[in-house]
Amino acid sequence: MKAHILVVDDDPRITDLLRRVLAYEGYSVAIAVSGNEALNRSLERPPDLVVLDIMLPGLNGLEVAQRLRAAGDNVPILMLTARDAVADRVKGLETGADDYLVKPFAPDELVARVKALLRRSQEERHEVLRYADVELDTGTRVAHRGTREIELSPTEYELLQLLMKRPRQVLTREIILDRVWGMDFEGSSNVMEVYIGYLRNKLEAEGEPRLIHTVRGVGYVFKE
Amino acid sequence: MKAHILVVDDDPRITDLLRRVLAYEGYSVAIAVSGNEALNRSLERPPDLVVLDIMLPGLNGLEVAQRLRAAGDNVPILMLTARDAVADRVKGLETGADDYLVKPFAPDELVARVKALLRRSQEERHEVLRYADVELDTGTRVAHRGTREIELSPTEYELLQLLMKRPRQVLTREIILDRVWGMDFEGSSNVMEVYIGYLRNKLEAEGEPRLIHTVRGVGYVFKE
DNA sequence: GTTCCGTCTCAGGTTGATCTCAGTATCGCT
DNA sequence: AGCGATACTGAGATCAACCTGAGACGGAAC
Repeated sequence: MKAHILVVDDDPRITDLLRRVLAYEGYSVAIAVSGNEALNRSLERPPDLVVLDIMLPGLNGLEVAQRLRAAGDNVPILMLTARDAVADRVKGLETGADDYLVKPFAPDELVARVKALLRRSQEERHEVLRYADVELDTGTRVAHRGTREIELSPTEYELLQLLMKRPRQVLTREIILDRVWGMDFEGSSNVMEVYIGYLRNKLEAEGEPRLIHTVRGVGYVFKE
Repeated sequence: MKAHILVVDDDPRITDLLRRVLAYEGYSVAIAVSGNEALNRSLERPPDLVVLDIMLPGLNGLEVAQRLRAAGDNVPILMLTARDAVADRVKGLETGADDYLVKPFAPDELVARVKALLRRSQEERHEVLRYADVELDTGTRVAHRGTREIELSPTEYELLQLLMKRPRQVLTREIILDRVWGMDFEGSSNVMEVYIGYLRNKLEAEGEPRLIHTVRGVGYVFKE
């Protein structure tokens, strides 16, 4: 649903500004203040885009970009560079950044670039999630169980994608509600249960074994 | 065959610099010092890329870009903007520029961007898109369904081309609005729906099966 | 000027996704 | 086994998304 953006900078003025601006645009935002923290957060919750300052304590921005790419991550990266550090910009683009912005920048411009990058990556990044005999193609948004094709509504798709991105791992109800419905509290609704039901119906329509398992009092897991 | 680049700027220092640098890289270079001259030269010899200053006597850069796009020309445009004219940059990207560079810039950087843009656009030219019993010739801009010839207005063409370039893949409304109409927000217009309707009418005029499918809440797909 | 064409807006109708609710089933515990 | 808490299910109401036809508007061609 809403894209997740990781902002990496050690200047609190920048991170505060970006958190506000990006949250206002409807993105969910994570902050890291060092290169190492950035890599960790990126593992915890893989972002859809990274805003990365070049000047960082410890591991610098170029190195972070390199590590991400080396690990096979092709998340779009927007680099922030100091004014006049032209050589850096060029190097940044070569190292795997997808765009850069010169500090100081106008929030409007950052937002425009972020949107453009997300659009581009959304177009190019069609991956196929697989587990057991289930496939989910993020390009066509169609699922398969064995050879059977399964059409999904937007919400069903979001939910299945979330579960399949972390197979064998239990996702709590709080996390699911937040990621799929953007609710940050557990209110008195049972939408999630209803949609789990929809997915189970579709995935087990021909009597196949259950893949979405309930973990009572906690959440759900996708596993055999 | 070396690419032809049109440089539009009224500052002789800039045009001289660019002529030298680009010629050194093996491009053929034309110069225009006003918006009107740019449009004329563009007719005389259609360039493979335009480097366009925003501040121009007479017709300004944004207007030139708009005219080119309105005439159906999708030549890549690299905008030059004065430092700090942030609003212009944003507007530039919205108006149909493909990239921009802030003055003053390093020649190396300009060359890098020019190369990137040319590479991108080269992948996109003169071909015949085919899917199922539909053909779209990007040279003549005419479509066929089976043996029936279908004429398309400029907007219809853009839309169909976008869909046919990625058959079976779901294109989000956001992406479509951006690529075809240059809107970077989802406003309260339903042009896109109207044009989807036009295309469907033309493609299914003789009762053929539907190829443009709606993906509710997401966008559209071109598939059987 | 008139006509034509392409584009876009608007309003009304239709469909399909989403959510709520109430009743039922299941689980884990004593 | 029996109980309370938790999860599932089916049916239907609600609401947003989408489609369509008619027409306004502007620019280009005649």
